Amino acid sequence: MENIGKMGNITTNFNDKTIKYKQLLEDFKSLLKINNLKFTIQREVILETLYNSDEHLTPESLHNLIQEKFPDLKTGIATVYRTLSLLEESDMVTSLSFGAQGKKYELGAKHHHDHFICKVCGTITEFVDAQIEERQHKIAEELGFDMQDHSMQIYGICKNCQNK
Amino acid sequence: MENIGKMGNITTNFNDKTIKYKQLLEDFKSLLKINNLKFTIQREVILETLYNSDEHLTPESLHNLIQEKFPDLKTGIATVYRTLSLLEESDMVTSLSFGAQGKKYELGAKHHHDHFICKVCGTITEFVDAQIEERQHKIAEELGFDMQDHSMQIYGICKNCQNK
DNA sequence: GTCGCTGCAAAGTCTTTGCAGAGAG
DNA sequence: CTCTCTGCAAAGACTTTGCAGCGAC
Repeated sequence: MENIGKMGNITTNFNDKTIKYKQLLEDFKSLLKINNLKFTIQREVILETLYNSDEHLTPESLHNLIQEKFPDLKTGIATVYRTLSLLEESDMVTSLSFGAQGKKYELGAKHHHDHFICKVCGTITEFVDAQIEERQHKIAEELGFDMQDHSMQIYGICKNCQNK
Repeated sequence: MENIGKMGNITTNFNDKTIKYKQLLEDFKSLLKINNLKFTIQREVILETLYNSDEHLTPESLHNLIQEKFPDLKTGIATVYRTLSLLEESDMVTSLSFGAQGKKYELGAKHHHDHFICKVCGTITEFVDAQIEERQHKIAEELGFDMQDHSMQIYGICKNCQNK
């Protein structure tokens, strides 16, 4: 996938992964160990597939990807759901929902960004805006809050769907 | 699991409704007439209940509210779903999700609002920041996105809890 | 009176759960 | 070995749909 680069001072399409898979995997293993859970091939495959996808995946699309890439594993959809819940509880992935369609997941640790969500086609476009980031910190400061994290979604209709 | 609506300690910086109900109702009636649809008591009650709620409502909670307030009507949940879809298609309401399961609806004509959520005590403070609003519109414009709504949450620890 | 609307219940979707065998530690 | 995990299928939760009578216009 090509890097679109910069549009104004909005950065889109990050392809540089800020977190290496190996480290992510280690984090996952630690998490499992701490909670007395087991490291299984299915869990690894789910993490890896999430990592290698640049899209926000539904449980179903993730399951399909895994079946394509690891046809011998016969990973069940139930395991995908169970693992995604586990990862979400541990803040390793975040989920977004919107419109008529279901929930979509992404690795939270990859990089920080905000989302544009098209209510028609469900496409999620990522962006980062330095001004907004900065302003958020300022607001938190003004209100005396210790800001730890944030999540922002903008809902609307994407260029493509407007033309239909 | 953000039960945003169910917490009693919400601080809000604006309580004035920017759109009068009467006007909203007229808009709704026009919409119906244009599309050869009928204005029914159920549809009015749904609009009114949405208007009078300051929360994002799920179809179920909206249905419950209506049953409480208009017990004689026996409005069916199916009608609530159907009316919400109608209103959403017509851009009179928008649906969002704060991450918990289920879709939540609110009147789109009301104001935008952002949230600061304290991870310790669960207090939710709503705020609006003109700079962020403006910046969001600019970003949407640059990306060719028809922005309809947004939702932003900042997570952290509030002043009170920091002092403990 | 016509034709859309409504409530009900049944049918779809999407997600979770129970279970018995498989497998990690 | 022990105890968790997994796939499967069944159950649950949430939405949509079909239908026959009701009601807005």
